[in-house]
Amino acid sequence: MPTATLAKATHRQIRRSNVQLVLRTVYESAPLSRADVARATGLTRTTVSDLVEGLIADGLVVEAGTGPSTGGKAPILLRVPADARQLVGIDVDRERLSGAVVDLRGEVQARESRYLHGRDGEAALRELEALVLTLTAAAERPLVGVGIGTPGLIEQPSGRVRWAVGLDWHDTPVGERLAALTGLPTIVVNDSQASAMAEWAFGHHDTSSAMIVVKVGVGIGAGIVIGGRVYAGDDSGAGEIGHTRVTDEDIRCRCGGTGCLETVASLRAVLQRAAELVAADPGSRLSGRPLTQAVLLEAFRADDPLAREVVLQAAPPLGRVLAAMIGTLGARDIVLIGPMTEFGQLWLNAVRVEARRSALPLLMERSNIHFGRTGDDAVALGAAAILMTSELGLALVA
Amino acid sequence: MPTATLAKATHRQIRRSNVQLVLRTVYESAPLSRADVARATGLTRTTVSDLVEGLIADGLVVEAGTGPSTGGKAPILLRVPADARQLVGIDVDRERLSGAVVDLRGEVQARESRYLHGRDGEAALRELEALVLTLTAAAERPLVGVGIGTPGLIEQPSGRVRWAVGLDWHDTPVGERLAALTGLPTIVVNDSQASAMAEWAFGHHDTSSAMIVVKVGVGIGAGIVIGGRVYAGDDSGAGEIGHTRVTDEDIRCRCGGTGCLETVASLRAVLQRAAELVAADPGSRLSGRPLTQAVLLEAFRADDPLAREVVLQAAPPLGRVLAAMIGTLGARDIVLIGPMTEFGQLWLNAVRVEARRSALPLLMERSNIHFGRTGDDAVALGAAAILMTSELGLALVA
DNA sequence: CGACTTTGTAAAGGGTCTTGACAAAGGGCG
DNA sequence: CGCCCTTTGTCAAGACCCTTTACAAAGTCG
Repeated sequence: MPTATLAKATHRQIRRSNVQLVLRTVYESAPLSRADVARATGLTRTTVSDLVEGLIADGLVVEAGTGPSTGGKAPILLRVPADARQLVGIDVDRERLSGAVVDLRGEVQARESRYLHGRDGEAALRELEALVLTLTAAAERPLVGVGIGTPGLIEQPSGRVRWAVGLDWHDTPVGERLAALTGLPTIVVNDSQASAMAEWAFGHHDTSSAMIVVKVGVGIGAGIVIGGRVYAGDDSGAGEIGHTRVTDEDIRCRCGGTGCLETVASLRAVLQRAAELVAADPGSRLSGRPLTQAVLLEAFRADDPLAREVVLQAAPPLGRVLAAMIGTLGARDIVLIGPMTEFGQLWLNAVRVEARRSALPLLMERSNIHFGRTGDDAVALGAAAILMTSELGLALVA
Repeated sequence: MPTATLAKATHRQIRRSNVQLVLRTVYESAPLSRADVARATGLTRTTVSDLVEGLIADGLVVEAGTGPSTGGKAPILLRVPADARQLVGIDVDRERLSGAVVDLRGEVQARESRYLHGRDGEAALRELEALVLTLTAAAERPLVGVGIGTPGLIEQPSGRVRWAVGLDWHDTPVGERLAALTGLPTIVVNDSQASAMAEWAFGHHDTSSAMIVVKVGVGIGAGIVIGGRVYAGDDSGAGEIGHTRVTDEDIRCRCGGTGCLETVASLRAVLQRAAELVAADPGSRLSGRPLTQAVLLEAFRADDPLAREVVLQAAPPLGRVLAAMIGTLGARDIVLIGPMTEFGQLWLNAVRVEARRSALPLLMERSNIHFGRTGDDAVALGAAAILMTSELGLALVA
């Protein structure tokens, strides 16, 4: 029988909810007065005063001078100091663990990283623990907690990594281990989800609708943000689009299947295909040197026909899968990130064209496929943003 | 800047939330005592007594004898009478409007329908109004409201139909019109969403995870239920998968595009393709008579090679799109409904096989593609179920 | 300067859940 | 059967939190 457990409602929850509401209002619209907050939230001035008192005691809100009078007593302006709290966000990559201490506006206060040098399993987890300890020690303000973005499928809310192939983590209790180590609230999320949240929070996109963030690099994965929250799906399985079959050609994929999106649209696929063509055509300007993305990119920008063909051939399958996602989710905003985006407008246009002819025109009209606007820290920042939403009820915004 | 409006929390909301919690507990687990409810919800016996008093006054809960003692005073058992309320659910189809009065368990108490005979636009809306009036008059218990399932994109929560091509509704205020007519709470939802909700509520599937219900008939559309609620997406655009491009063949679609899923996997496509092949092969047993689904189905069941080929050719593209949906949403449960399901296990297996090799093995392992288990009233019942969730906070269950 | 407006706070009030107590109603055992 | 124990359901008092009402403080405007 269908059941959905609902918790009882209690006074404490009213209070917590309203505290969060006030905090969020001040955070998002500062500076503003208690009376402003009351008007914005519908709460009474009395209640707002009471709630603000508590927030001031916690240091999450401060009084910052007075504003101009509008015909009466001048308002006392409130704001949330960016350094009222700090958060630790970490990007777990197969090569490197990179983390940061950030403030409540996502400004990086400290940075630290460690190379894994091939270590995986327990050794990698130990390295992660060491990095977390370093960063929590580096924090100069009370910490909200620790947010980890890692590849793999993750069990929520425990933060147990069910499977992360490159790290050789199988049913590894990353969340529990780190929480026990630091005693702080800890969340572990998929790196695609963290990237998606980073775009939502810092990308200055339209945040009113569902957003799909697709990372196209060595692999291809997506994160989905709906209403400011990451949609993870059952067992964090949402967004696993890299192994959607898109072609009947018999191209083997590392997942065991054939014809996966990754085998034709990823950076790995593009480089491989380019290498094949170069081998078949010794006269190419690309001959002779090892074919890295930098080399291919240079040729692509220099109008090299082979580079052009290879890169632009990789675009349509991606466009088609994006169209399927738009149809499935009814989303408006698609954000592309990852190394492949370096191929720029030409590649993007090829993706767009195929997407446009691959979905219901009525849906595509209002859709937007464009590049992301966050940088290298995206995963760490996104993990911190997710943590902030879950702990403080604040949607971290730039 | 990202904002997500949150309402203030107040005493009334606590009350409403807890009333719903108690009602739901009794509804789902009846018969049980006030003390049982207290244990199940975490509320105190005192509070439960108080809340139950109100529910009894409303007729939503009744005392039904006493249960066995477990060493103390015998408990007074509570339950929700199925006929405490009734709901009107209506299936708006291009051919026919069919509606029903159902009780709180989804049992049909009265049925009524009207053929449209080609009427559309305002005339169709008038017919719908007449049907709603007939059904509300037929109700013998207090009505919760009216739920409408209709094709088209629908604006929420107004219930304005932005576009329903077969009915020639453009920006038609169906919800407002019916609400004004009856004075009852009224919801208008997409028919795919209603079907999906019906499967969730009455299909006896696993309801713990996300469920995707795909209707394959003349057209192809999907509804998504997550956590007992329909996910509509921006502008109800979620589940519009019929016009996802799946083939490079230049098959024109009524949507204006080419190679849409509908052009190869729908019932319309199958019949058309069969007709073409029959025309090219006058010796076929299918020659001579008009090619309806019934005719094709008979041939298919009789192992006719042409029928087999045509039907089974239509399966793989659907399987591939299902795989893309599973990857996007991380869903476990896919339910297939609609006329094409009459082609049975052979067709289903062909769909499954292609889906399996078209998504990440790890995702497909736990996925389940199977047939729906609801009947002709699915849309009307589903619309009623959605209404019940939104009005009473009850997840209608069989 | 005085009337009016706006802000922020204080005291009283009201709704809702919880605590503590108890009567009612049953079983178990001498 | 009678007593004690358990369980149920209810009542009264209390605690929590928002709202109402009132008011002092601090500003503008004429």
